[in-house]
Amino acid sequence: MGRAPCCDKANVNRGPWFPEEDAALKSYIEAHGTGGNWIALPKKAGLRRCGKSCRLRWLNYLRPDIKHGGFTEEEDNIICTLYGQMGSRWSAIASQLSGRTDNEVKNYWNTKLKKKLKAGQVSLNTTIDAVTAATTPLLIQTAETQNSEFSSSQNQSFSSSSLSILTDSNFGFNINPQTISFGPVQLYSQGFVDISETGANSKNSRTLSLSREGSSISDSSPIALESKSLTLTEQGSDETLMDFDFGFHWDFVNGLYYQEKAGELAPDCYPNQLVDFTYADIKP
DNA sequence: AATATATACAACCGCAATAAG
DNA sequence: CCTTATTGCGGTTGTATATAT
Repeated sequence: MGRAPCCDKANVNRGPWFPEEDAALKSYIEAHGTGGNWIALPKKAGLRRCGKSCRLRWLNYLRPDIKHGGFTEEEDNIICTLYGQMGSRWSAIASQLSGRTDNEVKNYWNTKLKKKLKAGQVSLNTTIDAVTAATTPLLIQTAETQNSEFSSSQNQSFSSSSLSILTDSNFGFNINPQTISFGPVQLYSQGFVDISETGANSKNSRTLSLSREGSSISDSSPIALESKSLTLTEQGSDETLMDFDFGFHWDFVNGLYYQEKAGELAPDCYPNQLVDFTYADIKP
């Protein structure tokens, strides 16, 4: 017993849209609107397409005023910053960019922007400013020091009272008991690793560790990655966490962004420890 | 030139949220 | 309320094109 199909797959076109189909959908919607019912629309418009397919085609491609390609530096920065704040909520991110669809932002992030970040081609000044502005101490407390691994323009120091929460945000961060630093790309030149490319993913529970040199991964503590979770299981020195590709859901301007099961979030969060994010699910 | 591999992105799928009855 | 239909979303896949071998 599977799920009931949303349409009759046998009598419906699939795959790329033909120009005639585009024209039919566009002219129908321009003349009659969507009628508030996508499922019924293809029949009325004389299209042999699934309603969902029509909706997607209209929203992502045919709808007026949508842009394609040519992301600006400013858009890059907005996407990176918002991803840092809310993770992969593509629809919410896209809503902050005029003329961009969630699908396009998602594709752009996955295929290009992530790489640009790693190559240091995207400025994250906005994000770093946001970190500096954090006022609510949340999960990590740390002494205020600077991390010499970062260029002077991006060095930041945090007092425990000014530090909010880390976000992984796909650009990496560095933790040790004394310092905490954000920086997108410098870490890569230090020989740190990108865990997202080791095969860890959000579906398979993995236990990983970083060597003291922070340059290799093996299958033991102290860092455990589980489904959308991150636990630093051992207090130690110079643990470096990078790019888990999970997009932790924290807003480091306002502290905890939102949290569905507050009671389950790390009741015993001590200095130098990251908490288990497993239950820190989000709600708008 | 032929084949393999990588990239880009449109489109699909199924789940969850929401609306309608 | 409960049930069912529809919509919206994000992860993933499929395919055309570009690039490498």
